[in-house]
Amino acid sequence: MRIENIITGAVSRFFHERSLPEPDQSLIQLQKTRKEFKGNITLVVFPLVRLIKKSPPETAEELGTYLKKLPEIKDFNVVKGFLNLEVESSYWTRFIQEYAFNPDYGTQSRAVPAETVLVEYSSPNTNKPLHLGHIRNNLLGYSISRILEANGKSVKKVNLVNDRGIHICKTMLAWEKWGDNKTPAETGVKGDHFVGDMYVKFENAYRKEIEGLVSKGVPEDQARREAPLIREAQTMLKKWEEGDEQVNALWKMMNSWVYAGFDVTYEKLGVSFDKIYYESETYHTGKSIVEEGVKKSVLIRKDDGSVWADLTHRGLDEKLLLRSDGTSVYITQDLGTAVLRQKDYDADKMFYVVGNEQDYHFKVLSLILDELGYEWAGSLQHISYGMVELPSGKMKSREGKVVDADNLIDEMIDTAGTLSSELGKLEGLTEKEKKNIINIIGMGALKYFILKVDPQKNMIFNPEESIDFNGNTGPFIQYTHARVCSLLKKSELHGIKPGNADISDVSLSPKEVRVAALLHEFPAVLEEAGRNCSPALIANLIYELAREYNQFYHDHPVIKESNIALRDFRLLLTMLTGNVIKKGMGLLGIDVPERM
RNA sequence: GGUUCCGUAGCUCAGCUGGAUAGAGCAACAGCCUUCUAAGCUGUGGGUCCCAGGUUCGAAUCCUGGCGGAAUCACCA
Repeated sequence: MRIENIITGAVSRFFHERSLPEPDQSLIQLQKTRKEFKGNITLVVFPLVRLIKKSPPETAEELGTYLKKLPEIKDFNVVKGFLNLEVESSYWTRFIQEYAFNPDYGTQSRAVPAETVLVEYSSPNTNKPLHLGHIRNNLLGYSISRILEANGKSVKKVNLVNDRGIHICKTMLAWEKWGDNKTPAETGVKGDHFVGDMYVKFENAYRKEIEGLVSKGVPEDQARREAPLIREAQTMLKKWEEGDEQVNALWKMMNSWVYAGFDVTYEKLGVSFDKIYYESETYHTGKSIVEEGVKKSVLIRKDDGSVWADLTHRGLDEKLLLRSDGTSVYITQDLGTAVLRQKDYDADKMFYVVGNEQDYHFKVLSLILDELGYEWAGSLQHISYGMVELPSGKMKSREGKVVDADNLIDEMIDTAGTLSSELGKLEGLTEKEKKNIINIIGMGALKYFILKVDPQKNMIFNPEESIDFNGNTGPFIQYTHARVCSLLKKSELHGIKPGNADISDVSLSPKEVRVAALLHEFPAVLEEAGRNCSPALIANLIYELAREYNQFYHDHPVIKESNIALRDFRLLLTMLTGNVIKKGMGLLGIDVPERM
């Protein structure tokens, strides 16, 4: 039994035996003992004093005396209303022994039948390459999927590609006008960047047209609407919706370039999907759902032909679902996608990893689904995350103020390579092995940097200062793992096989206990990370573990320890630390090398 | 203007459903490699937890009101 449960149970018994009112579970508050005090687990007695009607120190003293009778409790001390408990070394050694050889320690095996959850993430537009903001989205989506799996869910990762609309037509038009019939293959430019360049060309030319009109005295918003280029793009969009063959062929060709580019970036990021949905396919479903809603009088068609959902009785406004010309808007497609997915997977929950700029959108989306009578409308959950900002403020693609995903990835790997050779860490390895490890380190630095931040918060990325490789970073944790591996390999060379000696009697140093206690926390943190959809919780725990382990490593010999039982315990502690680092980092989508 | 989110060290961030003297990393300075990987370890300095009230034995945490920042409220996506 876990120590928390042992203590909680004993506290209840304490009250029961004295015929006092038994405390509610929420009143028995356990927390980690702060470093400056002796002990491992602290019982906060303030909430209990009312039941026992004694002062906090008296209560703590009496409880301490009682709990000390437990075989798991070695000693206690009281500081004001805090009862600090020292857990017996044997509890920790038994715990370490039980899990040291289990690489899946902490994870839940999948229940039967497992709850099926859908996680949508990535959701790119096909008119420009991915940037730093998308990286956060992809890393969060992938990691959350892994975390939910580790909590026993059956997870389906899905992507929704925004492959239609006016912005796509802009790139097509630009290519027709200024693309010289070139392809990415001919120019050697990655497909998504190639198409993104076309988008920029369009926007620049369009802006010049607007400026020209404004200088002739046309009001700006009118100029925006009437510039010849935007007119042409709109004509093209209409042709596309009508199924014009030539436009369709161009659309398919340019999208295929983009997808080839995305695939490379996804591969580098190490993310993947079980299914990809395309808005060009799902918006039909969206439209017919809306038409049905009109028939059922859940939705309103106004005189000009536009269709609306009236959400005023829900405290929101009216929301447009179809334009007066019958074309669909963004939310229409999302309605269709949701219905299709529910049909495909019959999921218990549908998560959407989408930036917090769309908080309102998702509130409206599930309300409308509810209005339309889908009983699963409540199963949609928006996993909202904050924006990535530059020191100068928000990224703005129009001003070229973006951090390109591919560039950033390459730079991180370059830096990892330079650092590795400066430190002379990878000598004696083949080029292929070196490349692999450098790749793991560079990506680890990038991924950890982003995932360690609470998803809900906006975060700032400074390209000048770039990403560290020391301190609270991915490479620091990876390094700790490499150390662990090196140690275990050496012990094997010495013919040491831990697990045979009786380690139940070894007494542990405070540092050893602290490492063990962090390992002990892992399952609960994983569970909480799943509940909150927060990879950051795991990142924080793994970092703390690596830090404590490095301190332990610094002042405790392991292989060289002459006391066999103690040596074996330290090796088992090392093994479990390695397992948890590897498992935890894996949940963040980060690989750990065996040497670096 | 309405709504939502955020505000903690010079910088980037932790701080769980209220608990002890608010913690890490970076940056700065000073130490530790003949010994299991120095991408490590140790030490020093650095704080009005935006402000003001309230609830409580106890508030960075909860409530109210300000201030500051961001997002959103489109026949954009």
